[in-house]
Amino acid sequence: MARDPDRTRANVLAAAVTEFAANGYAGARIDRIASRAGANKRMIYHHFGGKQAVFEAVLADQLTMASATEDLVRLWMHEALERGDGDIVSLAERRRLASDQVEAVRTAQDRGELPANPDPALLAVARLALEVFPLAFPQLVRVFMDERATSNEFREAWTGFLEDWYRPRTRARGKPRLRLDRDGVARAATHPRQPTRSAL
Amino acid sequence: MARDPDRTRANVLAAAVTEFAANGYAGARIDRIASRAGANKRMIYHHFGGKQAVFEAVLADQLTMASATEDLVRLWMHEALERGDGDIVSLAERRRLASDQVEAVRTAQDRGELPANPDPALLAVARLALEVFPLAFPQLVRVFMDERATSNEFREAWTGFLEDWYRPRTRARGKPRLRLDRDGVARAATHPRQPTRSAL
DNA sequence: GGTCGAAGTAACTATTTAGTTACCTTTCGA
DNA sequence: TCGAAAGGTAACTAAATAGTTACTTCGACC
Repeated sequence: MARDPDRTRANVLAAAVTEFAANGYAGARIDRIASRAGANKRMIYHHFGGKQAVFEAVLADQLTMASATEDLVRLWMHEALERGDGDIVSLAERRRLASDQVEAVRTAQDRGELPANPDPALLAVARLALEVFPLAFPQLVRVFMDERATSNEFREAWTGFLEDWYRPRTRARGKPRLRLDRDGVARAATHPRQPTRSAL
Repeated sequence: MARDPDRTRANVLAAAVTEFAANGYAGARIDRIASRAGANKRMIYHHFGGKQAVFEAVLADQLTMASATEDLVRLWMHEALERGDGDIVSLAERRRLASDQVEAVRTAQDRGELPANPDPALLAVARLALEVFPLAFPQLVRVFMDERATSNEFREAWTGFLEDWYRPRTRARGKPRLRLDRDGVARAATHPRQPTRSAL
């Protein structure tokens, strides 16, 4: 079969994503990555250098993805557990994605689709938190809900709850902007589209 | 030195909490647990049976703790990564703690300290999500904020943001309850105490 | 006070696993 | 076409590590 180093590299990377997402750094096995990639273990060292370097490459490759898949959330968890908040991979690119999201929140606020008061960055973090939590801690959801976090019932209830909760409320402090309830209610009835969320 | 099996067991358990919280299941080392506990490795097998059993004991011991420490959040993460939402340790006890929290949310809603509309269980989950997220994903906070999630600046901004956001708003759909802005503002000024939150 | 089971120790083993060595093969430019 | 560099393979090594074996010491109960 014809040689294709790029493809080998890509295969290894894809296999490594799965392996690290499933098992974390310590639990991941170079041999498993190799066999899943249909490659030789030696090639991993050839193309990447070592286990640590593969992990690094996986993080750099995945953490900037465009939507929060389950694998991505698991990688975030492993990243947090193994590296904390120091030495963040691909920081610049992730910052860019984050600021896009913050910007999206800001415009949604301007359009009255999200509460106007809070700092948009904090609001963006909160949205991410609420989006990610059931994926990250399904067992806690299950403790509360009698429902698996993956069930359609829960997902619908959760998104419904969030849509309600994201609805703009009247200004809570500072000089009150006099927008009456009725106003908010009217807007609420339109089911405002939420800005699409992307990951980082 | 006098023998004290209970103390040995307790020492091992305490050391195991630290070790598993820090390293996860795959990364944890029985030898490290033993030496940190000032015990012999053999004793771990004697008292617990094996690595898996120690992990189990750690989960059962810690997951029901009364407040969300960093170690506890890390254990939750490892629990989620390694066991998903099946086979939940100490489910009954954790359900009890969860329903306490839901109950607390419900009474806070009745007292007008939290939005009255949403399902209290979902609101409790949301509160937990918002509380846990910065501990669980400090790196994501840092991508958004230029601030470490552990910094006082962020913590203050975050709690302030949450207090604002938890404030009851007017009913968003259904027959609107006609409570005017001015009303909400007045209440907001009192800085309602949030029910203390406990972990599970 | 003796004895039996539980608590404890140290050294060992079998296995797993990251990383390497030695070798072969393909590709491609001169 | 020749040769060198990069792609690829299989078998090996050294270290780490969960779990065990064989043994000693303590202490509770009769």
